[in-house]
Amino acid sequence: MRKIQRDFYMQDAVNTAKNLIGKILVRKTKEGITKGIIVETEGYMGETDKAAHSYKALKSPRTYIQYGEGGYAYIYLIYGMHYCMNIVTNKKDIPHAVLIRALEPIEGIDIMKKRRNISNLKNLCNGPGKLCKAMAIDKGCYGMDLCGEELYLEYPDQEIKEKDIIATPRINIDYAQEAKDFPWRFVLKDSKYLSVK
DNA sequence: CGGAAGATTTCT
DNA sequence: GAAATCTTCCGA
Repeated sequence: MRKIQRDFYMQDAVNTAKNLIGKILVRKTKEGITKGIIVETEGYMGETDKAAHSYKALKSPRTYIQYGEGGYAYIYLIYGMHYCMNIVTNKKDIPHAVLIRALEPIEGIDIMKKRRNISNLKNLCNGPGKLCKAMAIDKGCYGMDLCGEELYLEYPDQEIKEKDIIATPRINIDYAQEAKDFPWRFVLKDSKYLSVK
């Protein structure tokens, strides 16, 4: 299995979001290894995107990592109770990021079920907060190098076909005005593991 | 320094 | 449909 290299992340967030569909997210912890196929992503285009945390070049301790080069993990706490995982993309000083919204679990499923305290496979990773809990991703993973060993992505045995990737408007960003209609969410066609809505 | 809102999940 | 719950941002 081939690990995805740094240059994969060095382009804009929308293209990377599309390319990430069908790739495999790998997370290693003391408890064991967990893997999932990425079936849903959203691209956030930094300074030109009203829905992005980094809109208008807004720098803060939270968004700081987005200003580095691509291939790092951007983790943040939302609504005081859930973590979301993003992958930073593009070159230094361009704060693009891709939100991972849903996974199809393929390895370490017992570990994920235990962490989530449920048994229904479809509900294990079908949402940003859910998949983070299932894969033990929290603020300790903030800024982690995705070319490292604990948290990284790899290519699947079979590449996803272009026609099986669907673009749709993004989710839960009604506050972003005109940006909320941009088709920057990508999903794997007919996947049973998408976040609903 | 205080208030308000959020890239969500879960239960009623 | 609403609560849970806390970090971050913005205005005073």
